[in-house]
Amino acid sequence: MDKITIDDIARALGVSKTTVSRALSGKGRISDSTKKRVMEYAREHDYKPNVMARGLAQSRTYNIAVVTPQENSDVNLAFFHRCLVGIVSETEKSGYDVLITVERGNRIDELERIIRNGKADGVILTRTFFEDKRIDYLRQNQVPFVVVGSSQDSDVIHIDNDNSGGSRQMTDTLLKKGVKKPALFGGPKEHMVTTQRLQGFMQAVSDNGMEVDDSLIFMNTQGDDVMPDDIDKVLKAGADCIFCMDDDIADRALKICHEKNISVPDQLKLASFYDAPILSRNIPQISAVTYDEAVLGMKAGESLIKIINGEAVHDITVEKFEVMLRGSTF
Amino acid sequence: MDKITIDDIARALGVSKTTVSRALSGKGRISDSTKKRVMEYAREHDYKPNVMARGLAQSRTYNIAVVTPQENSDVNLAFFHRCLVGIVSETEKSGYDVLITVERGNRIDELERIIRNGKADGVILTRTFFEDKRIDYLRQNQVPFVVVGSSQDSDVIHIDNDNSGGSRQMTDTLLKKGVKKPALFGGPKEHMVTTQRLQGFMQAVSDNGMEVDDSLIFMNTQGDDVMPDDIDKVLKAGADCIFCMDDDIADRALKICHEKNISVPDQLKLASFYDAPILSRNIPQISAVTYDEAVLGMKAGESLIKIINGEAVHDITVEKFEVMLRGSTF
DNA sequence: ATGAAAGCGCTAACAG
DNA sequence: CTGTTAGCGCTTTCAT
Repeated sequence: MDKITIDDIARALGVSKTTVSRALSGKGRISDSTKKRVMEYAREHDYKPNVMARGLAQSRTYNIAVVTPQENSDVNLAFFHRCLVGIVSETEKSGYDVLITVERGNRIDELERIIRNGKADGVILTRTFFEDKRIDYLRQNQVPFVVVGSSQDSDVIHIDNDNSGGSRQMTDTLLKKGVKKPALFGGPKEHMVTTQRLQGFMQAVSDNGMEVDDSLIFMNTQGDDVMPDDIDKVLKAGADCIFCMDDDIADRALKICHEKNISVPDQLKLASFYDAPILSRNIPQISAVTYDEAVLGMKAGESLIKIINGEAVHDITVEKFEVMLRGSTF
Repeated sequence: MDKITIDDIARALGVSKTTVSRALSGKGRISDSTKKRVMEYAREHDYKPNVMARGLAQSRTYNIAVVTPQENSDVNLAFFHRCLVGIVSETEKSGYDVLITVERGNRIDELERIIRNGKADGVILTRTFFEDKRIDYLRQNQVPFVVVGSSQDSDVIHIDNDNSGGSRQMTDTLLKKGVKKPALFGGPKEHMVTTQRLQGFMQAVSDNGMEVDDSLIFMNTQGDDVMPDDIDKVLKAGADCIFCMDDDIADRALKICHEKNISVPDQLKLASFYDAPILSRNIPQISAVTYDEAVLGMKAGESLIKIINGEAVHDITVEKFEVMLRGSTF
């Protein structure tokens, strides 16, 4: 495990460092023969470039930074972790490693340290605040970055799930399977996802030639105290299915139904626009739209590296989701 | 945001690079006056050292690598994330950043890349395999590392929760609160934690002048199919409380009790030796021992940096836990 | 197509 | 106590 350097190779092969460097990096013209020789020698002797040296020379770190929230719900954790796995697997292909930093509120300290210290070439943000200081900072300092998920900022690169598409398809599927009068339990109005999921829902309803009863649309239900009352209203109005915007809302709705002795799915069906392990652990299991966050992470990593390399990129909506029909909607 | 270098400072102050370097690093003797001047100038001009350059010069990266499992249960995710937060907050104090890599089975590829590429000065492992190749690799290559949690390997540095202490105290508390005949639902026998929790349980029982009925101790209950039968046996034997070794087991036990219409805690109390959000979401909420994994992470980070700096360290058991008594044991 | 030489920014002997 | 001088290992003009 004696570290062999570019110089060793040069000497061993009787060429110059420059030649070796060129052969290895593929930049500049060299004869195929010497290139082959170099490559082979490098492989045989298991040559690994010294990242620090390369970094110093090209002022690159071959690291990207990913910011994770400090406090996190189970759902977000799972989301983040799957994303991370995608990011790592994609970026390591290009020789990049992932530096993790913990966000502490809407502040830029951690990020600033990493950037100013030159420890990363780009940043992936996985959750953004309303007026995100980090975005401002990154933009001002021309640091390459992408955002996973949606945010208000329109002129940053977003990599997101097809939230409206998934919600639309879930809604559509259930309407076609016989749901006559749907209700909707929504999330935080200020979140983009909420808007997107609402859109998808509305779209599906109108696609099926139906109309939505406004009184059956409840927003900001995450953590409110009135869900039990809302469910009563829903039933009284004759609705037969509640679409919940996320797993947490769906989980709570099911618990309340249990308490009220409302039979799911017989009296009322229940579906979630976002899946999570708790949903399939319930009795009955709750139908939900499943997204593949690893893909999200991969795309994010790919885009970021392109930006770092000066290529142009644009927003990506990952059109990969699956409508999982389970016991709660049979 | 023009990067200012050590050279700029030197020139501006009419001293040599070396002097500046010394003033900044605190190594070597310099007059307090020049040191002050340098420090002040550096602060005023917001000087940040170039990590690549420093790294190249001292062959240090000021990064540590943390390995996260690719597949992960909710529990492990939460554990890992809280640990990570601790690690980051501790190591950044010493100017270290955290590189994350994803483990894919008992392989060393990812780790090897990072180490061979010289991208990290040390490693924190958060889950170990039975005969862990990564441990072998790290040891062979003399890479500083610590393990969070317990493993079979005895001659590596472990940073772990006080699993036996927590279990002992939970058991003791409940015995003192009136539990007459405890049962135990254990986890995987090959895990160190299982042994440790068992020890704690046994200890508390004997501390209270009681004896354990062997027929009330069930091991390897994680994911078996016979838990319903076991619960019947427990009740028939007249036990009044089941101690579950982890959250998953406890959660399942509660669900089975529901199905069997066994009232918790009236007919049977239920407690877990390891806490997780699902436990307090249940009805009734399940009593459990809560550990502070952030502290675990902090200690791990601290120890690792000591090792990197050539200091001697030893295993640490973090004696911080809390017995959370909830509805399931009232 | 290849080589020589000059850095990238910092640290670390070795002198003074 | 401070400055001089070499590097660390790699990339990159600029020659040849």
